[in-house]
Amino acid sequence: MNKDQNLQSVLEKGAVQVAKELLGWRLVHDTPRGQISGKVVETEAYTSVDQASHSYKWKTSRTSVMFRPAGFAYVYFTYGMHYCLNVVTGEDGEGEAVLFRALEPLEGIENMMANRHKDNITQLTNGPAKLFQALGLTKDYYGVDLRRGTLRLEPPLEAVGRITQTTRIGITKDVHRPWRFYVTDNPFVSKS
DNA sequence: CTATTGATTGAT
DNA sequence: TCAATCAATAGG
Repeated sequence: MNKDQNLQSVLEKGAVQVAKELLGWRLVHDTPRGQISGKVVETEAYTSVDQASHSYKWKTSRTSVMFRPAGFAYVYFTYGMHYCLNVVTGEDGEGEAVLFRALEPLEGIENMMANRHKDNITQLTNGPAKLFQALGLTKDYYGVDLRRGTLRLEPPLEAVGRITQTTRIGITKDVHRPWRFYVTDNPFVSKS
């Protein structure tokens, strides 16, 4: 196995580096209706020194899992109606995570369409709350181990193309930090 | 306790 | 451009 394909060694790096290296990995969800999976094509990094992060300055009941060891899922509810999925990174207690912002659908596309109530493939997973819904996830996935289990990360099937690094979307603090990464020209990257 | 905000989305 | 919709957080 390629050293870069060892999930544990990837996740234990700093969130910004992890955000970049997770591009091309696959999010796989085993559901009663079959396997749903997608290739990670867009991510953002959040750290405890970052004012845009939920872990900024201190730990709360909402963010407690962000201070656990790398590999756990941080699920949060926002805007009164949406859930988003992150993976905890860095060392135990750091309070870092990487937000999954977009996927390229691979398996279970019919299930994704049913979950999203959409039949346009480009509208299934091109946003953090969209991919959460498409994968059939719920708030109960808060704190699960993404290294093993029904929801997990699996190594890339092929080399990732060019990567674009830019500023993050949808935040109002620390907007200058270039902590968003996406696969250049991939049609499933969120635009907004 | 009350008020404001927000790592979004979809419709206008 | 803006409403939907509510938990977490800030403020009194």
